[in-house]
Amino acid sequence: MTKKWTPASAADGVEQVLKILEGKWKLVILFHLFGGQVKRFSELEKAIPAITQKMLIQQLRQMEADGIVTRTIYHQVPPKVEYRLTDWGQELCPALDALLKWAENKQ
Amino acid sequence: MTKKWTPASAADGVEQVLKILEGKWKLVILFHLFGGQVKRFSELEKAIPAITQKMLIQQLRQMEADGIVTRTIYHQVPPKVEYRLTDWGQELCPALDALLKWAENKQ
DNA sequence: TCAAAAACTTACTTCAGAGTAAGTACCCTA
DNA sequence: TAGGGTACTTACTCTGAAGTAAGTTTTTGA
Repeated sequence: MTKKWTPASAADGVEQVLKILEGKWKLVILFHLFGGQVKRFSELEKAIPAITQKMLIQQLRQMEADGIVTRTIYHQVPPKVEYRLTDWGQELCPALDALLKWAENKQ
Repeated sequence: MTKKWTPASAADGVEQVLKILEGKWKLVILFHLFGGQVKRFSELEKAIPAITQKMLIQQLRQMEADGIVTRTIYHQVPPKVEYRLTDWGQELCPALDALLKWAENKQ
């Protein structure tokens, strides 16, 4: 059974999703982790040269709180922390693809 | 043929789409126009009580510039202006649906 | 002649998200 | 005992999107 949407409630639902994607750097991070990739903090830093440490952490923490990213800490010296997508996070891929396809279709 | 995406270029592509959706009121407006609906400025005002005239115009103008909304002026007094989605704008519906479905799937 | 209706404009203020730059904790090794 | 590597924190400033509130244009009808 499909939900009944009003313009307001549908807009609200999509807005919740956009909030998850909306940080300045979340999409780049996301696309670096798609396909089951696992990356250290420092690897993401190198992969996204323009990002600052503050921003990288901030975005990762929000993505973790939103349930699309997982954080794994290894208690070593120097420390090691790995980031990967949750299953749910991975499933964003086809949805974002739909947006890309739409954009390509501009008449 | 499918494009070759790097993390950066794919993120960039999606970002372009998000910019089209990202204004504070664009999604609500969009969902009020989906399905071929045609609305006057004043009808949108009434349908979205919290919006101000300034914001409504601003968002509509941006959506027009982005090519998802069409503006039709009737030279009457008092004036009449109608807004509707372009074909391309209509096609956003399934893509946004994919996002809604994804959101419902949260484990 | 003056109000009324619709669709805007304009000037000003507010605030959250982003950037800058520096500092912290931990332990190992030379 | 000093420096190096990794993963963060913190304090501050800056900017642009959004909100507020009032004004503008046009012609018709009382």
